[in-house]
Amino acid sequence: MSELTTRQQEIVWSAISLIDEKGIQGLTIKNLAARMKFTEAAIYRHFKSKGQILAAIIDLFKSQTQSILTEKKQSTKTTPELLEDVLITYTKMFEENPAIVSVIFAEEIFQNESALKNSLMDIIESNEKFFNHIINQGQKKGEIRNDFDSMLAATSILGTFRLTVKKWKLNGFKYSLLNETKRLLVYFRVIFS
Amino acid sequence: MSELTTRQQEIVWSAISLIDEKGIQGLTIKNLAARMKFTEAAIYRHFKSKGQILAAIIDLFKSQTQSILTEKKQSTKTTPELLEDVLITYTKMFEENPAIVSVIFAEEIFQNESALKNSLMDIIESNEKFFNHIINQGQKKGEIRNDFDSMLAATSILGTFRLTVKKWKLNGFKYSLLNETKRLLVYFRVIFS
Amino acid sequence: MSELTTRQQEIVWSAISLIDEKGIQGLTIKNLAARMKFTEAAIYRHFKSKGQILAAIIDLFKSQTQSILTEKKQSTKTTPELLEDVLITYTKMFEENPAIVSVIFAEEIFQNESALKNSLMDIIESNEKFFNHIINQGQKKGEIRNDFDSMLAATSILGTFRLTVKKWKLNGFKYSLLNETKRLLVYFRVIFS
Amino acid sequence: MSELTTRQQEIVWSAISLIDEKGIQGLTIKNLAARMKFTEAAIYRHFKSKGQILAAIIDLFKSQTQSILTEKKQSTKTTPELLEDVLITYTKMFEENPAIVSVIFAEEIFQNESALKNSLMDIIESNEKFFNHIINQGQKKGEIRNDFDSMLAATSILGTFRLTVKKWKLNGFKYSLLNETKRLLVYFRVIFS
DNA sequence: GATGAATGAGGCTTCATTCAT
DNA sequence: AATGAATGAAGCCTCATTCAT
Repeated sequence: MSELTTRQQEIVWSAISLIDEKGIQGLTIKNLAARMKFTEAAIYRHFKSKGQILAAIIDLFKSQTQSILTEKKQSTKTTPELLEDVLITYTKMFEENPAIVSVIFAEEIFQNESALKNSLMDIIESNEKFFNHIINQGQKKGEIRNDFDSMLAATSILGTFRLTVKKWKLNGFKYSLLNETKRLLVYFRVIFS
Repeated sequence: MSELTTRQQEIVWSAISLIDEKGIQGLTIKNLAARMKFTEAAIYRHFKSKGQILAAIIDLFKSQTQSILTEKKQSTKTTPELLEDVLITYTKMFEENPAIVSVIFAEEIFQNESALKNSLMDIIESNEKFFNHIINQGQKKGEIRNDFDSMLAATSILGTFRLTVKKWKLNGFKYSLLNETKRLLVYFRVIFS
Repeated sequence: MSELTTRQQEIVWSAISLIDEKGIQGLTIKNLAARMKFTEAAIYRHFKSKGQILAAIIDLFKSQTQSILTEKKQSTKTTPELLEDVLITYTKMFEENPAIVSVIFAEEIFQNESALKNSLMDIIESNEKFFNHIINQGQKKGEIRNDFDSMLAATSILGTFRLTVKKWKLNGFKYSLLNETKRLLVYFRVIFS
Repeated sequence: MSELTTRQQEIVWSAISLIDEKGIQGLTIKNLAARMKFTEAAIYRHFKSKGQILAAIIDLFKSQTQSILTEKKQSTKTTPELLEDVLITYTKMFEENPAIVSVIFAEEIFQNESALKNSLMDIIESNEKFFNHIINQGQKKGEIRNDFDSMLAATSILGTFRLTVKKWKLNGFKYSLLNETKRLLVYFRVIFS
């Protein structure tokens, strides 16, 4: 939550790209220092420990998610438009910075540190709640069918989107994620109406 | 692919539970030996390297998946029943052995070793193809609506199931996964008809 | 000194070729067992310890040297002919079994075990004494010049021959050692007359 | 080739003395760290790997040899004097630092690492070429007899010197190497004139 | 004679971290 | 802010050897 210095931000992003490239096992202070082009000891000027770097990574994602959701919540769009809006926003974020994907959808990476695992769970929950909320609203407004549980639909949207993004990553970002997301949105529009 | 000795199987399952408990970083030869109650060196009588243990883990899941899918493929049930059958089978497998979940849905863990990552991708693909196949059949038989792409539906089923299972795990297996899966199946039955 | 069984001889020769190929560090029980196509434990049926295998290697060379020298000592040839005879005999031995070279001229290999180091020194000394003897005889008989110390000449012959053989080995046995030895003999014949 | 820091030099010399005392098998990171009175891990601040320590050892000898030969090459002495000068220089070097002997004449030690073995071969060759050169010059100037191949004489000088030094070492440096070298020089002076 | 399983010591190397400068 | 040197723990793995079968 606390503000990061420029240097700290650089370190956090280096850490993210390191995880992206080499997995969590590749995130070592040595690798990090090499990428930052300074000494291992210097890292400790900026973060008290490796754990705090991990925490900063999660924090970054948490606040990014929060700010996106907070903004969208105030929208006056119809349910399908709003769903579209959110998923496209995430999609663009991932396309701009694919390294994020390797961390944000990989709860297993943080198995060790339960505080971090909880934070990632919070992110999942925030998204689910948001989707639940808009689908529920849509059902009330009659914009989408109301013969199913909105919470299950929320899980379905998030789960499907996650797998779509993960496949994109596992395939080496070869194709456009935006296209996939759009196809997905068409699918949900059909399914939900 | 090769058959495992009893000892090798014990080691593989110890490794899985270790990953489950402490994450991939907790899977060390030292931890593994301690859990097996013998020496680190003894591990190497049974596996040539740590990498081969990881490979054996993946292999296990791959062949389990394959044998489930092969069996179900010969079923003569209706599409919704078949879908139900498969997901329930997986659910029971996870409930019997929750540790599996920590590995089978965690592609990031194997970022390093691309052969293993590919194997996990194969598992995803096998499942997707299977779901695609049965939905497609269902659409042809008129058992489920056919105004959407069956492949997207397959991704949706798998993605939703994965997230459901992962949430179950992140919540410490507190509640019954079987119940969740059943609710999910009801949801899909509604959605698809 | 003790007689070796057939199996023991096989092991000794495998050990020699292992040292030849990979250096003393390559002589491990595991490697040895692999080469013999049986188990590590099986080695211990035939030798009580690795040290005894090394001892057997040295013993082999020692007795080979001794038997060659003993035989030649009874010769009635002239000094130059006798010198020629001995060096050619060694040369043929090395050409038939180049692996020997890697061990017999490499005292450093046995730095650890001083008993073995002493044995190798004995081999050097036996040869030197033999050469000293025949040169001395030759000088007395007037077959070779007598204005130098025969012991120094002996060291010179042995040292020059050793380096010649070692160069042959370091060059990968590419050329004929026999030719080199013959050129050497011509050189000594000129020098000594 | 690159310059060594003071610490690196200390480590290199510790390594040489370790090989001298216990053979190549005694050169372990643990032993080296103990001798340096610091941690094993600390070694890795100064050398990236054990291999680089070995390489530094060879490099040291290579450049020492080169600088000796380069200096002597510019001498205007007569052939016998020059030969004497070089061998005495080497002798003093060995007497000052007997540990060198255990490494510089022990090509077998580096059987594994062919780059290092080649470097040692280069040292042999440099010396041989140098001896060949001065003998050849001597023969042209009429300072030494010219009825033999100068290259064979070079091998003979080097081989004899090597064996003399090695015997000195095998005998535990009990006697004066300088005396032996001087006797050798007398021998060669007689032989070559 | 030979195997399979195991051990304890030790191999090289990397880890996160600290501290004096 | 940053470096260089160091540490102790731990990483993976191989060593020679033993023992029950």
